[in-house]
Amino acid sequence: MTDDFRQLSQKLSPTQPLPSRVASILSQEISSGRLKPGDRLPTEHQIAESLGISRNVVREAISQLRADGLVRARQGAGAFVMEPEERLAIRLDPTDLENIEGMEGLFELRALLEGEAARLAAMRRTDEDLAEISAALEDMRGDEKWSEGSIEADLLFHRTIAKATGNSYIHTFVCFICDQIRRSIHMARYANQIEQLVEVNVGEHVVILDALVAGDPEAARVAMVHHITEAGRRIGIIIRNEQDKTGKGNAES
Amino acid sequence: MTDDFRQLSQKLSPTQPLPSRVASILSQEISSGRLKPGDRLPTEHQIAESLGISRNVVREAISQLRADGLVRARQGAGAFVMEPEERLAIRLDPTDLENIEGMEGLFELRALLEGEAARLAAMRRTDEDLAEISAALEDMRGDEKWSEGSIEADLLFHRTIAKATGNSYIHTFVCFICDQIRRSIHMARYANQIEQLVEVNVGEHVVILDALVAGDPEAARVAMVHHITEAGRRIGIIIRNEQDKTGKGNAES
DNA sequence: ATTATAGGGTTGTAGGACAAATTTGCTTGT
DNA sequence: ACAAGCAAATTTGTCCTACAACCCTATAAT
Repeated sequence: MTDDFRQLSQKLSPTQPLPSRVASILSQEISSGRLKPGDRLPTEHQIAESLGISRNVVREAISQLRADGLVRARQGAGAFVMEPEERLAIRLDPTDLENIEGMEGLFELRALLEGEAARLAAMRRTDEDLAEISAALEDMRGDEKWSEGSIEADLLFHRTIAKATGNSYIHTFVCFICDQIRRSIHMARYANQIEQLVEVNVGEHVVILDALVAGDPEAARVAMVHHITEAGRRIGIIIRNEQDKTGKGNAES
Repeated sequence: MTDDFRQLSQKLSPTQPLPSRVASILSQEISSGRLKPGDRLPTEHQIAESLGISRNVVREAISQLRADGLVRARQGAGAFVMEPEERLAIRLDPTDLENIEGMEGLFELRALLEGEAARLAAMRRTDEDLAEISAALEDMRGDEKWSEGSIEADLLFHRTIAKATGNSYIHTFVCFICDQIRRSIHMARYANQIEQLVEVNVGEHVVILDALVAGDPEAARVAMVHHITEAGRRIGIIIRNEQDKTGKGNAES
């Protein structure tokens, strides 16, 4: 066990704070199955000694795992791995988004979710929602070129549609996914090809807004899926066979 | 500030560990807007003194916030609230799921996500996937009545379909939502009416499996949405106008 | 004016001490 | 011999002090 710990502790960049590294080590011990649900973790003293750190750091690490519902600590007894269905946080590994497959998967999920969100929004949007959405669209074309403010307005457009569904969970999830994608785009080298395609981008948003105004759920969904698919294609991401399912094409025959 | 802290600290059940309570306090300070992105948190010493606790507890609390990407601590400078798009964890408030509206919202999201997941799974499922899915279905009808094992098999059925999409993000999200719903059902008083409806439930699953075997995406999606809608209705949850969108009905006129 | 330097303040880590709770094993009474 | 209860050891929870590493600012030197 201590050997495993030492191996893992070197695979993490030393720039990260120590408690986070320890939390990653323990987290991997759990997700890899070396520590199964119900098992007891080594005592804080053992972990501290085995890693050559203070118990304080170990406690901060375990505190993170506890917050995620990964382990449950009982005073006097120890810390125990919880059942998978007890987890109460969802956390994405940033390294998964650095390769192209990860981004493709996230874009596909985004198309699904936001497409359905647009469909619901078309049915339930209030007038205030429409006002907010078109305001975001104005900010988008108002700001010049592809400035920072333009991107922010773009995101606001999508977030507001998700909010217009009236379902706070959909709103939360859409916000989360958008943020992940935005972060990846920012720090990756994606942000080079995208420059003067703003007109196309704005045009796709207009189609979505029109469908929302008209209250046409299916048109809104199709427009949103199309927009996200195209937006992904512009930065080199292809979403595999995301065929529209309006009844035109069948899977078999 | 200290007054706010003291108020909040009493609204949380004293049974929870102290660091988690402090984390909730700080988290609410942020989400409520009293602490805006870019703001610096009070120093650990100030927080500790203001709450009458040790700096150690404060550090564990901040450690949790840091893990969620809510704040970023810089040695020597302080802890700063991060921008919303930097958040790297999504966490649901368990109290939101105790009322009926929260469950309805979550069921709606579940229907959207799993419906689309079933559609993708119908196109991409391998033979192994089908084997796993039907195995779960066998376990479901094999176990008697509505036992614990039967519920577990039911969940496995849904998880495996999500996995068959080949998209790990969809799998992760579906697993997370299913776990939330399961937990709510377990600890709530929902688990009384559901008893001898197993046959109906199994029947709905069979329809889904058939569509997956046939490779019919739209049929799989409709079957999944129908199943989740009915499953919700059985425990008293109605998903508002989740009309099927196969082209039969339009929103306006 | 610009650069160096010194100082105070803040977070990061270490280590010790004790309280609270659980587990285990032993003792003791019947 | 058996059971109940008690005591000790173990483990987490909290507090405390101390120092290192680092940031920021103000002061001083060039």
